[in-house]
Formats: sequence, structure tokens, C-alpha cells
Amino acid sequence: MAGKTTGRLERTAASSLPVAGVLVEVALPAHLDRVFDYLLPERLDAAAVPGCRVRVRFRGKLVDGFLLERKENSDFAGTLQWVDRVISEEVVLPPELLQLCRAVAERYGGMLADVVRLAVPPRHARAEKQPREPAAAPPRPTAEPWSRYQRGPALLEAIHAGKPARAVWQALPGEDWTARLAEAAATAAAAGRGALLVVPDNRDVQRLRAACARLLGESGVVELTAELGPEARYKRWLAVLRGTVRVVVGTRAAMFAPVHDLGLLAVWDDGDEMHSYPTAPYPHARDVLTHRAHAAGAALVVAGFARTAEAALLVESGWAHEVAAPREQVRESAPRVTAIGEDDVQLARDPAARAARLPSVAFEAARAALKRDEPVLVQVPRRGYVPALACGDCREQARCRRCAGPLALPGGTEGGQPKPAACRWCGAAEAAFRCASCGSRRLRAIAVGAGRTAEELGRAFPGVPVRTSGGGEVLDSVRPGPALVVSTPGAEPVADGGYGAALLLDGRTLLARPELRATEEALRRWFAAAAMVRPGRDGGRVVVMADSSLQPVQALVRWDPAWFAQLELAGRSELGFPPAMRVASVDGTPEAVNDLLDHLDLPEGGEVLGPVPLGEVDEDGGSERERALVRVGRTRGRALADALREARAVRASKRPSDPVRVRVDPLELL
DNA sequence: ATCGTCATTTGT
DNA sequence: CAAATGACGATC
Repeated sequence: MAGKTTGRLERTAASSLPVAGVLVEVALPAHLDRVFDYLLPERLDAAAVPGCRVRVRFRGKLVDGFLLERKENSDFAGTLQWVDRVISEEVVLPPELLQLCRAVAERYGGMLADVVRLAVPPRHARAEKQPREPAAAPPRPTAEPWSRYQRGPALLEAIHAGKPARAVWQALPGEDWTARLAEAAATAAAAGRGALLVVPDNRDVQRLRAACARLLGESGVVELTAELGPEARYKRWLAVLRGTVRVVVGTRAAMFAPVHDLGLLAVWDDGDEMHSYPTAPYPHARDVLTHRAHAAGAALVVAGFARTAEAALLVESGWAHEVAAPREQVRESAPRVTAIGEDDVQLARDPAARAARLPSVAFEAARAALKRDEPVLVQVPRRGYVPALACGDCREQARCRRCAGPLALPGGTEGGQPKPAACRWCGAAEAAFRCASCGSRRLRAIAVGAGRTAEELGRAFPGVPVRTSGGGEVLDSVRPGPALVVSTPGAEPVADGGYGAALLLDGRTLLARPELRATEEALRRWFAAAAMVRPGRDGGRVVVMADSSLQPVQALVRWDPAWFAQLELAGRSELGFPPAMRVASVDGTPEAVNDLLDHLDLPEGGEVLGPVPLGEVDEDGGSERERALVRVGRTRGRALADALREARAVRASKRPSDPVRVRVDPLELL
């Protein structure tokens, strides 16, 4: 190979392993998702370490890429281009990380370059100059707090022993889950291994990082999120890559973090859709961590106050053990939950509460908590989540005649007609609205959210401070003492000592949503809020505005997330939905979707559902999009991903065509 | 995608 | 007969 010539100037190739396999970092069509060979000049021989970044000429232009391997020969028949330069000797794509990226690309039928882009942050030269200090092993924390859970101490013991324990952890209501996960991470670190903890959002990252820092010291843990900014992000990522820090806390952006000697991976609240990466190939933190645990022989903890059908499947299939507290312990810790259905609604007698139109049970629960100087959490739908309605003439807010809750348009259609207005609290439909103050029959949409609810509640409890959290302004915590805390789901501030009561006002609407995961999602939000309320024996109460005969409501009342997750999983199995089946969605113009399906070599036993219109119809109705679902048995997932990748590659190699979006395990099916 | 090459069409 | 347009197809 040495002495090979180019047209103009002669260069000498490295004497040993002169061929470099390079993954180029440019947007390429699907059929070009592969490694390209280049010739390595002698002068770059020492610097060209597999895993480093290089610059090469591709399509005549200089582009960045990753040197994946060095070899003696190339299969390429044409003349190889030269590697232009080695950008940095830092090995940013070590073999284990490359393997992970490959596995994820295969799992999702996506392109390796797309996954690598998610896994390796953009380079920032200055960040590479930081010192490399080795991380010291911290002391092992006590496993005592975990003894409330069956198999809890055993889990920590396994983590310490470096065994690949796999657990679905059902956190007890009121549990300081950040402290528990920090203990688990510190246990791994004490054994000289690394830990990666993935949580839904930035606020959780901050809390969990602080909890870890208490056990590991400020330098013993690092946070990785997308919000960090290029330099800080790369700097911290490098510290992880170099093994300078053992424990990583982050959002989904951290799911590929190259933690050394992985001993523990954990995902908190895996039902939160923030765990799903919104860019191709749309990997999900739970799935990626599951794979990593398997590949690295590390322990895995899938945790939450609620439980997803996916977590239930991990338990049911015997892949993971359940780490949960005995029933008595659950009953001890849980608040008392009351459901108020459509038929049970009774307005409070208290004139102030009547003015705020609060049901009496909710009013009493709140008043009792406030009397004990405890804060009350009020969970309301996200702003703009459901457009509320007002009288079209006098602008007074439109009210349910049964319970006086706010009326809203549920959205969606029923028999071709838009659904009539319905109460946001009790769910009763209102087909013939008549304004209580002026008698008008006209309705107009208004934006109602936490602000309005807060105002109304304030009137019902004069003198009690009202705080709101959600939308642009999310509170991290509230001080102990009487207060009304109005929050949208997911934005609930932490209350030291817990809330005295929680009112979950969005019941029916949440449950009525058409999505596959609507029920699971509603229950997940309720559990998250209710878990912040003090135990029932200390007076803690939760009032949920939903019919007590519904299964998710029963699950909340009995505090049994596992039971509901099992039912949900059984239901999905019956319908042939994930996670019981492996499903991929194919979105695009009707032509594009059909074209891809034509090229698809469907795995054995697979079937195509649809395509169906995707709702969002264009102004002129011309370029509406469609979605088809492709479904195979759970064990055929890999075959489906391969078939989808192949179909896209064949399609892409032909003339430029409309793009299709393919998602394996999409969060929402329709 | 984007940029070549080569064939075909179009203009004078 | 040259310039302009367009269809492949390769991209190390």
C-alpha cells in the first residue's frame, strides 16, 4: 500500500494499517449509511487512533468524521482519498460506545451517523485542555432506607457486588426518591464502578445531582443535559469519557453517556414522554439503558411512583424483579384518596367555597390541611391544554350546571360532529348551554389555566397565599405552611414535609383523551402529585375529580400502580399494541408512505395497518399526511427494524422522493 | 443531498 | 454543430 499516488502529489501511506474506516458526519441518504475507507498518510500514523475525529474529503468537500478502524486493506475497488487531518487524538468514540450506537441504530432501524450525533456532543477545543484527575471511590452508603422495600437491600447488595441485578422499583408515596437513587449510585461508585441516572427534566436533574453530591461530593457527580451550552456540555462529557467522574445524572441527552465500568443504570419515571428523544431514530431512555445494562453486565433500575406497561412487561417476562414495599407499608405511607365522580358532586355549603365553585369534599380536604398549616397542591390541566369556554355575550366563564366546574371543548369528533362542550371537572357534556348570569346561549373560547384557577381558589380561602407553578414559571419548592399551590402536571413544587392535601382537578378530561397512553398518563400524573402528600394517618388527603368505578381511579384510591400496569399490559396484548407487539409508524405523504410499504419486505407474521390520514390537513387539503402502522410479534422486532431500514435504503437510492418518517415504538400510535 | 458524466434535446 | 437541458449514479 505504501507509496500509493494521487493525481497531483505523491504521498506515502502509513506503513502499518494504512486504510482508515471513516464515518462521515454529513446528512446522507439512507443507502449511504456505511463506513467509507480512506488512505492514511504516514505523517498522521501516530495520531490516527480508532475513535478519534478526522477530516476527510467527501464528495469533493472537506467534512468531519470519526475514524472507526484501521486496517491493512480496503474492499473498495476505486482509488481511495487521503485522510486530510486528525482533528484531535481524543478518542471520542471508543469501541464500547460505537457498539452501543450500532445496536441502537439497529434496534430502531435508523442510521448510525444519526445515533452517533446524539451520543457524541460537538467538539469544543478549549474543553479538551482540562486536567484529568482520577475519581476517588466514595464510602459505601448505608442500605437502611431501602429496607422498607422487599428485595431493596438485596438490590443494593447486588449493585455493590457488581452483579447485573435488574429491578422495577415502585417508590413508596412520599419517598425521597432522589436520595434513594443517590444511594444506589454511591453504592456502585463505592465498589469502583460507574452509575448513570436518567430523569425526565432539568428540575429533577438538579435535585438528583444535589442528592448525589451529598454522598459523593460536588466533584463526584456530573450533570449532563442539552441545556448546558456547547463548552460546558463537551467539558463534562469529556470528564465522563476520561473516567474523571463516576456518576452521571442527566436527562435523555445523557442516555449515551460513556460512563466507565458501568455498574448501575437507572431511569426515573419512565412513563414521562420526555424520555423519548425527538430526533431520529427516536430512541427512548428506558430502552437504551435496558440495552446498556444487558451489554455492560450492569444493574438496571426502572423506577417511578407509577408503572408503565413496559415496566410491567419487564417484570412479567421475568427479566426484572419487582422492588416494592409490602401492602401494609404502602397503606401506611399513602394519603387517603377520594374520587368524586359525575354523580357524587356536591357543591360546598360554605359561601366562599360556593363562590369558587369547589365541590364540598375538595373544599373540606383543603380547609383541613390549611388549618394544620400545611400547603395544598392543586393539579390543573396545562394551560391551553383544553380551551375553556365563556359566555359569548357577558364573558362570564361558562359553568357546568351539575357541578359548576369550567366548561371546555374536549376536542376530537363524535360521529363526524365536534364533541359538545363538557365539564373539565366532572366530565358531564353540555349540549344546551345557557349562561347563568345573562341567559345567553352563545359560547366563546377563552384561555384558562393555572392563573384563573388560582384566582378562584384564592377567593374560597381568604388570607391564604396562592402560588402557581407551570408553563413559564416552574417553582422548585414551597416553604412549609399554609398555601394553595396551583400547578400543572409535572411542575409540582416539592413541599418539605409534604402537602396536607392535593386536589386533582383534571380527572375526566385526562382520561377521555384518545391516545393509547391517555389512561396510563393520567394515572402517572396523579400518582406523581399524590405521592407528595402526607400519609393518610397524618391527615393527608387526595381528592380526584373522576369516577371511582374507573380502573385507573381505583388504582389511585388503592395505591396500586402495579395492578393497573398489569391490566394495561393485558389490554394492550389483547389489542396487539406495544409493548406486547413491536410496532413501527410510517408517516409521510400518501405516495411516500405507500412507496415505502411497497418496498417493505414484511417479516413473517407481520401486518400493515392503515394508512390512515394523520389529522393535520393542509389549507387546500392538498398535501395531507398519512400514517401506516407496521406490526410484528415482539420477538421479531429486529427483523422489522432491518426490513424498514432496507426499504428506506432502496427507496433512497432511487430518485429524490418525499421523505417518510419511520419510528419504531412510537409513543403515540395515532 | 450534490455533483459529476453522458446522452438527448434545442437553437441557429 | 454547439450550447442547454436532463437522467443516472456514485459518493471512500
